[in-house]
Amino acid sequence: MFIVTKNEIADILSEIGTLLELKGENPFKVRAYQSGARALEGIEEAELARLIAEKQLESIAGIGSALALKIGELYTTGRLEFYDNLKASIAPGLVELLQIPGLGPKKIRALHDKLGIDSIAALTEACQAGRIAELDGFGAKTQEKILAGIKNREAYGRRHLWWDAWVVAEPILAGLRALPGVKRAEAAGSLRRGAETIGDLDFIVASSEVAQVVAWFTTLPEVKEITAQGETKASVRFESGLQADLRIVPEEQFVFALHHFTGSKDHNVQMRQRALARGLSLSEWGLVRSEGEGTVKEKVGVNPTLKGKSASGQQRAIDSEADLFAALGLRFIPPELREGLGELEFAEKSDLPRLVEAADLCGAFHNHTTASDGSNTLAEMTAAAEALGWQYLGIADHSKSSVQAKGLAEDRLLRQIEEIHGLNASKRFKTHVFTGVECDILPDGRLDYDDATLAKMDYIVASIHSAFAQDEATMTARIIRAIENPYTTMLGHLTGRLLLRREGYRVDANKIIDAAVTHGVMIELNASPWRLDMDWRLWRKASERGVLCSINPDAHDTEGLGHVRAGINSARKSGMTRDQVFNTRSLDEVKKYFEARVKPST
DNA sequence: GCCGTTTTCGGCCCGACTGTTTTCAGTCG
Repeated sequence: MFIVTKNEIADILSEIGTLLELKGENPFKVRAYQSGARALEGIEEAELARLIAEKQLESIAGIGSALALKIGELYTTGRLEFYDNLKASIAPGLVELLQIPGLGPKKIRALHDKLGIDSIAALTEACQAGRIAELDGFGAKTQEKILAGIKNREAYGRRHLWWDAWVVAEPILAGLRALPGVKRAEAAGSLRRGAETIGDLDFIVASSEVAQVVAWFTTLPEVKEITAQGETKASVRFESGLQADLRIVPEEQFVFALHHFTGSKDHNVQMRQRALARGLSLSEWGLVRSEGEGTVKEKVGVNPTLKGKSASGQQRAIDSEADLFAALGLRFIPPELREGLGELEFAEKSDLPRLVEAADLCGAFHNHTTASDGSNTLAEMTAAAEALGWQYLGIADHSKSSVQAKGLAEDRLLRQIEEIHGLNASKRFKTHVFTGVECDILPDGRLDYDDATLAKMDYIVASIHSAFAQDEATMTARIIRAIENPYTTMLGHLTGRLLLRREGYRVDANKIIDAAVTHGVMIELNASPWRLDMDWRLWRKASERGVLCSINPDAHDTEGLGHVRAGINSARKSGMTRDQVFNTRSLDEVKKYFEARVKPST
């Protein structure tokens, strides 16, 4: 029996790191706990059990004897004395103070030791009484900043959907590129990595006209506040609370800065370690030789003025990220894969697979019309799909049980099928329309129509829209029953999560992936920017096991079809290739697939 | 606390910016 799960142990290790930081412990010890937590997250639950049983925990990079003992204690007893004692020694309110911008462990400790502050409430009071400004190392500005930080904590701490951030970032990027003197400009950070949510925007610009670029950036109409402005960088905050950082570098440093600020942090740590192992040192400034003490650092293919000066003379100039990776013996790693999840090992051994691209998509299957809760008609949706160059469009309106979404009863569904057949026959559009339905999975796992009705459709997307509160075992069994239904073509949004708004319902994803493999049912990657469900972290294993992915926009209007772009991000993060995505197939291939599948032998 | 084909001790990424200082500490990324 599991007393404590792997993720719970990882969370505790990470929390220990934070607590040690607040105690003023050695920062490297702090980092050791945090990287130990990440290392644990990267292994399987069963693998952890085996390693503990065989006392092999220390074989994991980042886990040494001390962490192995603590993990073992947590796993077998469910408790950790060290953690309990540590927690008891620190005022619980101090942790939340870390969320306030400008407050780090040192300042928090000073506030606690000198003024007894142990909560945001106490800190607010002290600021208002003017007591913070009087402290050594603090001043009026700090006090003001803390108060503003507390007031705006909600908005400042908020993350943003990738899509929302992209809509803001894209025109800024275009504007930066159009400025005179700007040689190159890119958005970096989690936006470039295609993460499902974004903390803030990062722009990297190669230019010698620093002042002009900074002036343009800080006077954008949507800027509410300039939070920093210096020789090489500026930070602003928009009305929405979204923050954007701009960094301006000389052209020869652009690649290094872009790579550095694209991250992720874990990826960068691994890249630096790899550089060090090769006698090089990598930073946002360049790749330099580090041949031990006493030697003069020598630039490696960075600065044109130093080119050819290297002792070996074999270094090439680095002016693309591909060159940078090559200098460390790696193939180019697409930004989406840079999460520190083994991509370096992969890029060292073999060609990384060509990841799926938006241009590979020939259509999509989960789309709504005015027949249920969409806001565009069948013809309007088809015209939009044609404008995207899609060979086909799948219409999947809601089924009858989704009353709130005007779900289609059998007669309306049959009329819609007729309408679609008529539209196809009319040759009005080049895009072929498939007849589908987003069929509710009822609380007991049955589908929302009888077999005779289901048999009339080209395909079925089976989704959960009710009884979200079922426990994990019930929910998992319910979904598996739907997967076992021979009419089910693909499973819709696995967890029903709404990013930043609602947690998904609890399911055992591994069991569902198993069932999908067994029954040859596809799983949807719902590309709606606030869903991105099934999560990319689960997709790598699912794809390896042969589960076909359908990247579905879940469009409720013509613009929603474009959301496949967000789904492509997640697919690429999981390492998905074109072959693993169903809707990269041609119209003929899809027709054949449906014909072979849609009529179960009776 | 982790790690090691130069190391079992002494490293561990480090520079920009801010606000406090009057030469620098703390935070941030």
